[in-house]
Amino acid sequence: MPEITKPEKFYITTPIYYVNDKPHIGTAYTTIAADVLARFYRFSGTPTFFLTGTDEHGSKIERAAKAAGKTPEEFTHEMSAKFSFAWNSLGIAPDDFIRTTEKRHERAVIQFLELLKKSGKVYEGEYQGLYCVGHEAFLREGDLDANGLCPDHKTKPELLKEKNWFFKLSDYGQILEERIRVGEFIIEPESRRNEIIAFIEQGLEDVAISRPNVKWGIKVPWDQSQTVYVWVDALFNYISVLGFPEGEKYKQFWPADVHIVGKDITRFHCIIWPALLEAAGIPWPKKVFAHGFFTINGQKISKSLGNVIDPNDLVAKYGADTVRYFLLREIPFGQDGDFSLEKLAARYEGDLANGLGNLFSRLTTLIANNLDGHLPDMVHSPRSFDEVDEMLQEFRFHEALARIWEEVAWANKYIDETKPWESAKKNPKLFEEVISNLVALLYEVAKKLAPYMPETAEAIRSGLSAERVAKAEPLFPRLEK
RNA sequence: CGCGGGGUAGAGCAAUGGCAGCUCGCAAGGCUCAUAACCUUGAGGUUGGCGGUUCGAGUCCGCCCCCCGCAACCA
Repeated sequence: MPEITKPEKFYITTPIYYVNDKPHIGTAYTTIAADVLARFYRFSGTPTFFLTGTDEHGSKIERAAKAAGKTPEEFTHEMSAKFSFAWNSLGIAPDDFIRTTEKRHERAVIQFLELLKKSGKVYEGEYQGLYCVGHEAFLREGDLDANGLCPDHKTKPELLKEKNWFFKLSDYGQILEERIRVGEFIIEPESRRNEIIAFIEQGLEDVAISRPNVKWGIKVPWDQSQTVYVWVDALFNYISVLGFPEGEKYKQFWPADVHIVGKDITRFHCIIWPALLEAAGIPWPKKVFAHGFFTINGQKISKSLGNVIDPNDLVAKYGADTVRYFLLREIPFGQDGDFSLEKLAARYEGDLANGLGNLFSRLTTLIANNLDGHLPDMVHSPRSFDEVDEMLQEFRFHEALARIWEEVAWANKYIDETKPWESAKKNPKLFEEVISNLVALLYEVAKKLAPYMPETAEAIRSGLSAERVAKAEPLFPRLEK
């Protein structure tokens, strides 16, 4: 039997989501995966802390609030609530939800910055770049059109110098590479790890950690004219939520066992974040896992293409468990994939309605019609598939789900071969044996499925543990097209 | 010479150098417990191209073609 790793605690995070946009299918994906892991560890008895939240500072938010005719406070409050709502309707149950505008966060960030300052790795410098007034932001040369103009505003950007506080990231290349290579700091999948190592080997440049012209942010404690750059502010959420530096939770749960991130933000999490922690004398997270991105019908997700999918719409039609199942079954975590409503419908009909749902109906009807709803004696599951636990712990969700569905197929075949509708009359003893095996298998399936599809697992368990088992309502009813 | 991922049946994917498989779809048959569901069988392949290594290449090497991301202050 595969060995299940049982850590003494498990701390897992998602990125905190920038509230200039509402939740979409991509952010849901990350958060669902984290929830599945958290449910698994919680269920296995490991003290677990699962964190998500929202990132609410920065000039983009200031602008978005203004455009919506709201104060930043009102705006971020409303947007943040949309994330909580979406996660709740997807069956996602974090242990805490951090907002970077909360006092507990701001206090901790300030203490962290003071530690950084003391490290001697922070200095005052000048950033020089091409500033677009329309964007209120610096552009890179590659962003400009053929005439050297801002592609959005068709204006010529000004060469502007700006005072910033800088962090000496350039001092940390060696220790980063070393810890990554010896496996003290784990980056998965391997392709991302290789990218990060290659990037470090090019040589790291110092990075600005403050902005002079952004009002909506946390003030740099030693320089009230500047606010903390949003990504420093944001990264520290993983620790501020635990009550850094004195909180009980901080002592119990830090360092994080895994930060789950999208592949776009691996550099922040694999280079800047550990370097900042090192400077402040704080332990590094143990692992960063970068999942892939998916396209919608083969196209990049983008607002201008109008192909953004709201997870709430999917939940309304298919239910939370289906969305959770589909995203983790369809796309190998860590790789890129494609999302489409057609694929979702195919999985719903094939795997869920025709597969698991129909199997459950077959079984409950047999019990209700032939045993008056009373289960025969319990037996051990005729099939063992504990390897799915290992797959889950290694983020191989799609393999684990495929493995569980092998058992669904096995059970359907077992019913066809043993013909319980015949033995019910001719050979009650054989009938009871077949039913016992199927019940035990379904319990095992429900147990393994619980982290992924909590409602479905519960429906199977409660359906089979009723005083008198009745013909079940379809778990996944056929839908109008 | 920027970096990375990919090209295998109609679609989507899998194969430590050893008989090229899986799911969906399609065709035929079986079953009647079940949500028109389930089970069995079958058809369908020049593994992007050319060359090389090898007893043997989807897999290793070289060149080429095509698709998709990313390219540090983007959460």
